[in-house]
Amino acid sequence: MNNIKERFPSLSNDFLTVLETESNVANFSRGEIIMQAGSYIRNTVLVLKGLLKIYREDDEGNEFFLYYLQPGQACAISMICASKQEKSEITAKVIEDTELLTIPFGKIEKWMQEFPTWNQFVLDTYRSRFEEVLQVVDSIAFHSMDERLEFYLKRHFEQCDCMDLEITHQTIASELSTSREVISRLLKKMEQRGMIRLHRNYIQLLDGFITQ
Amino acid sequence: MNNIKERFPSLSNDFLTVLETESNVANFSRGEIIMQAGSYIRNTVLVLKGLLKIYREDDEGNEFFLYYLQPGQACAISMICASKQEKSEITAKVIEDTELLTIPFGKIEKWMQEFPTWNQFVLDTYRSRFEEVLQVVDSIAFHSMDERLEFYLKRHFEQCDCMDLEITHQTIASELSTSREVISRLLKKMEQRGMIRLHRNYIQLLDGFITQ
DNA sequence: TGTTGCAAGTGATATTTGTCACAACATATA
DNA sequence: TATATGTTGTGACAAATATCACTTGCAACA
Repeated sequence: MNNIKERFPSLSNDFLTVLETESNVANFSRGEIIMQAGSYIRNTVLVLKGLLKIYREDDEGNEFFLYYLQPGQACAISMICASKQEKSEITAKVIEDTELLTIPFGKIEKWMQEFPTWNQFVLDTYRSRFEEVLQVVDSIAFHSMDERLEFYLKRHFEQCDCMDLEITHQTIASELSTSREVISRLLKKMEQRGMIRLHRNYIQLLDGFITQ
Repeated sequence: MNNIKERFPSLSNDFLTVLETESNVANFSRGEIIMQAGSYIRNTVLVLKGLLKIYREDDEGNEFFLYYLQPGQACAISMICASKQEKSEITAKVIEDTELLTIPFGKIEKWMQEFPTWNQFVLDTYRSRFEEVLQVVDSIAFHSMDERLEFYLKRHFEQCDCMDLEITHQTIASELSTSREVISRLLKKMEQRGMIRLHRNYIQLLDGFITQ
């Protein structure tokens, strides 16, 4: 409960009491998949601890990266799907061991009418994710792969707030929906420009990478 | 007022009374631009009559098509921008002479707490547009230009619910963020496959175009 | 130490998409 | 009818991206 309050400071005390009794805590470890594209979503999740990555998935199982989900955040898409009782077309992967609060279908709407702070939280969630997805649209609609790769790396480095990003070229390639060779070559160019240094299984951020 | 009620049947009568007194009606004719990327949005719009197209715009003025806005619908992105008092990065163009209801900034949230039907309407707007934008992401992330073009045409023919689509290759090209020549060639191929017939300034839908 | 399994580097080549130049055609208007 | 303007068709070529085949290198571990 203290944990919940800490992570979601905008929510009122009376709502937190209700939330605590009517939601469940679930734990997942690195590598697990929480929502699988194609399955029905019956719950919405709030993140208490850890880190998730949200993907859009197509019929062939390709996974296109949309955004990170951090503690204190909720998955907008799972809210939408849950409210419509529709099949999910997204996948959520656990990046760091994660503790989730799962909210059963139907509660979201009911609580919105009863608790203004929850109402505001849901709206903010929709809004911020909508904006983030629009930025993703910008990146694919208006930019070529080298710029998209920079945008991708920027988001990842910002997220981990560190100088080393543990990821393979193959993973980057599938999350940007291109091939490994293309990513390897573009990364090589970035290394030559002094933006990053390449290693096995991780990429090191150099000062040359202007994050503005 | 009768018009409003007709177009937005889900909204309660008491809310419609408030809406009528506190919003303004505005008329626009074909070709006009209602929201320009880069300018601040102070109003949210509900569509009473006509037809709008919503675009995402980049710094160079390229316009990437996101979705249509019909009578009975509201612009989700303008709601988001208005609520954050942020610059818009979208453009709205009038396709058919349009009558809009403009709602001043600040009212949206206030009314959400007072009127459940309005609350529901705003949520539904966010949800359906979010989903539509995710489909757009799918189309650019997972598909090549010929498939994207089919998806684009499908949406346009569904919208007008007719067999003739009045549009130039150049317009299609910029709305898909590619070049006119590419579109002309792909359209030619679709014509050869018996899906469409090409004319000056319009494209004719044939039965070969399976809209499923 | 040697083997194995990934990850990454790289050349060659195919395909897709973008760009340029210009011709052909339709439509409106003088 | 002649002219101007915008739309479409098309060849040639450039650039970006995709695919294939193979090498190199790193790291775990038998």
